[in-house]
Amino acid sequence: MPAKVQELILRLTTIYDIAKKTGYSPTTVSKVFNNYPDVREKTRVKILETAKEMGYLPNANARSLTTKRSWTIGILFVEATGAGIRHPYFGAVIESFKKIAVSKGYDLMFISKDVGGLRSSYVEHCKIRGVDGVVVILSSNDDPDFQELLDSGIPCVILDSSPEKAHSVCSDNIEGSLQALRYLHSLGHRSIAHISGGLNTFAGDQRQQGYEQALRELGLTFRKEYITSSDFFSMESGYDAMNGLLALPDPPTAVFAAGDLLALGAIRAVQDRGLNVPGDVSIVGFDDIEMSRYITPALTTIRQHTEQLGSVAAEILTSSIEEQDTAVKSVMLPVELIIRDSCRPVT
Amino acid sequence: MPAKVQELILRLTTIYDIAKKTGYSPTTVSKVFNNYPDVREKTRVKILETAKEMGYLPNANARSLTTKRSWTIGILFVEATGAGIRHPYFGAVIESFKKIAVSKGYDLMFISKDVGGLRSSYVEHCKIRGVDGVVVILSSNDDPDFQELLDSGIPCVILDSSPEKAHSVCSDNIEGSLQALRYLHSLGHRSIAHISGGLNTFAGDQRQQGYEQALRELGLTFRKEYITSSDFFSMESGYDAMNGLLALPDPPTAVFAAGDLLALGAIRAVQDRGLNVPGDVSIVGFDDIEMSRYITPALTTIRQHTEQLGSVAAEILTSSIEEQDTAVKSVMLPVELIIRDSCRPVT
DNA sequence: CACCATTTCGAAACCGGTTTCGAAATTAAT
DNA sequence: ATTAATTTCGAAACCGGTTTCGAAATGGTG
Repeated sequence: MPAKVQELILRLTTIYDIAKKTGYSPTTVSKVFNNYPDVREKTRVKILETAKEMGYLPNANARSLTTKRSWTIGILFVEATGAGIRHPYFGAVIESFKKIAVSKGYDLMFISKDVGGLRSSYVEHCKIRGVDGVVVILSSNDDPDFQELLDSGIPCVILDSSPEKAHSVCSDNIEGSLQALRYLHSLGHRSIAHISGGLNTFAGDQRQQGYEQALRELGLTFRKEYITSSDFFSMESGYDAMNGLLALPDPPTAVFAAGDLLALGAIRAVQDRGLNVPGDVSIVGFDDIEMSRYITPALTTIRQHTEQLGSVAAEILTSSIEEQDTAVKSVMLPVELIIRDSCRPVT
Repeated sequence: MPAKVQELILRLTTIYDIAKKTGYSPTTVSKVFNNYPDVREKTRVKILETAKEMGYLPNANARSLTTKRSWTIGILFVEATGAGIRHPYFGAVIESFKKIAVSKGYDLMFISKDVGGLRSSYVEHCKIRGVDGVVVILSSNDDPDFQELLDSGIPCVILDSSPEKAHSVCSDNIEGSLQALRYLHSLGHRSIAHISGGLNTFAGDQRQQGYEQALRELGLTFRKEYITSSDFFSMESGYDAMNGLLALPDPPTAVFAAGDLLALGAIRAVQDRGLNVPGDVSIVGFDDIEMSRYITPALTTIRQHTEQLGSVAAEILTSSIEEQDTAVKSVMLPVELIIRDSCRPVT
C-alpha cells in the first residue's frame, strides 16, 4: 500500500468504539442502528448520543459484506456509440432515475466492460461490485454481454427496449412515428423520408417500424431510398443522412428523424445547401430534448416524457430488488406531438 | 432481509472454495491474485486454473474492507442548478474523466447529499462509501458542505474552480473572455454586453472578470446595464437575459455569453424579436459544445478542451490517490476562439 | 551428509459490521 | 416471596478477503 494512502487513513470510529465507550456490546450498538426492537429506550438514546459525539459513520463495505446488499445500482449504457452520457436524452433520464433511486437509499455507479483496469463482462463487473440491480440505457440488442446480463438473475430494468426477461420502460415509439407521419401527411406531404436511428437499437428499430406502418396506413408508397440508416443518434449522422436524401434525384418534401439530434443535423444540412426548413423541407424529430425549443426553426417533434421514464424505471427496479414479486413489468409511456416551426404545408 | 433478495443470493465462489479444491490455503490463493512473489509457478497456474473453472470473482466489498481502498471515485456536481448531468459540457467532461479513471481500475459513483435515503453532507457520504477520491464539477463556491469536503483530507480534484486546498483543472477563462472581446472589437463592435453565468460559480465569475478586463484593455466604457447575470448556464436564462438587453434603450451590437447554452437562448431571443444574428446582433459563446456547430447561425465561441479537462483531472486525481506527492496541482488549459457564423462586422 | 540460505506455504489475526440464540435482568402474576 | 413471562443484552460465528510472520520444504555447498 502506498505511503500516501496509508498515511491518509483517518481511522473512523466503529461500533466497537461506541461499545467500549458506552459499556454496551457491539451487538447492541448494531441493533440500535438497525432499529431492532429489543433494546431499551434509555440505552438507545445513550448509544445514539455517543455515536453522534464520536462522529460515527457506518462502513458501507462492511455492511455490504455481511448483508449482501450494496445499496448500489449500476448504470449501464452502450459505450460503442460514443454518445454515451453526452446525449441530452440520456442525461435527462439518468437524472430523474437518480433522483428517485437516491431518495430510496441507493447510490449509482457506472458499469463498464472494464473492472480493476481489466477487460471483463458486464455481469462480472456487477458481481464483483455486488450491485443490487442495474439500469440499462439504450442497449444495443446484439451485444452478447448484454444478453448475459439479462440472464444473470441480477435485477435489471431496461430503457428503450423490451426483452421478455427483464423489466422495461419505453415510450410508445410506434405511436410516435404514426403521429409524426400523420401530421406531415395532414400538411399535404406525400414524399416523406426517414432518418433512422439504426436497427441495432430498439428505439431505432421501433420508430422505423412505425414509419413503415404509417406509410401503409396513409397509403403512401414505401421507397427504400427514403430510409437512411444512421448508426448513432448523433447530429453528425443526421447531417450526413440528410445530405444523402438531398442528393436524391427526387428528394423528399418532409423528413421524419428518429431523434432530435439527428433532426438538428439534418436541418443544418438543409441550410448548408442554401435551402430552408421548413420552406423547402419539413422536419419532425423525436425526443423533444430541451434544445429543440431554442433552435431556429424551433423543432416540431415527438416528445418523450424523459423524467417519467427515469422515475418509473427507478420505481420498478427498486421494487424489483426489494419485493418478492417476480412478474416482469413492462411499461410503455405515451408520447406527444409537439408542433413548432419546422414543418409547413406543401405548396 | 426480503425473501426475494435472500432467494437471489447466488453464492459466489470464494478463495476458500478454491483453497479447498486445490488443497492450498486461502492465504496462498489470495497471494496468487495479488501477485505476491512467494508462490511457486506450478501452484500459481493450478490456482488460477481452478479459479477460472469455478468462475471465481473477487468480492470488492471484502477487499475494500481490509485494504481501505474502494477503487471508487465519487462524482459530485452541484444539483442546485438543475443543470446537473444534463449540461452537455459536464457530460463530455465526465465521459473523458471516466475513460481514464476506468482504465486505471476505478469505478465512478455519484455523490449526493443523500445517503441511505437520509440527508447528509458530501463528506459523510464519501466516508460511508469509502471513496478513494472525488471529482467535483462546477461547484458553487459558497456551499459550506463543499468547503467541508475540501478540508476533509479526501483527495479531490475540482473542475472550473481553483481553491488553494485541492487540485484543480480549469480552462483559461479570462483569456477566453479576452479573445472573445478582442475579436468582437476587431469587427468594430463597441457596445458589447455580457450574459454572465453568475458570480457564484468560478467559471461565471472568471469570465465576467475577463470581460471587464477586456473592456479596460480595449478602452471601452463599462456599462452596468450591459451585464446581465443569469444564475444558471441554461438556455432559458440566456433567453431571458437577452430579452433584457434588447429591451434596453440603447441595446448592444454584440453579446458575449458565458456559455454556449446561454448563447443559444440569446440567439433565440433575438430571433423571436424578428431580429437577426449576426445581422443585428453578433454573439459569441463559451464552451464549444458539439451542438454549436450545427445550429443556425453556427456559433462563434471559445472552445474549451473538454476531453482534456476530464482526462487531466483523472490523471491528477488518481496520482494524488496513489502517490505520496502532496503538492497541490493546479492546471489551466488554453482555450481557443472558434470563428463561425454568429458574428459580423458592424456596418 | 550435514549445514545454511532460499523458496514456498499457511496459521492466525484483522477489517467493521450483522444475526442467531441463549442467558441475565426485569417485570408481572400468584 | 416465588415463579413465570417478558425485556434486554451479549457471546460467538460469520461475511470474504489481506497480511504478518514463522515454519516447513527445497536447494546449494563444502
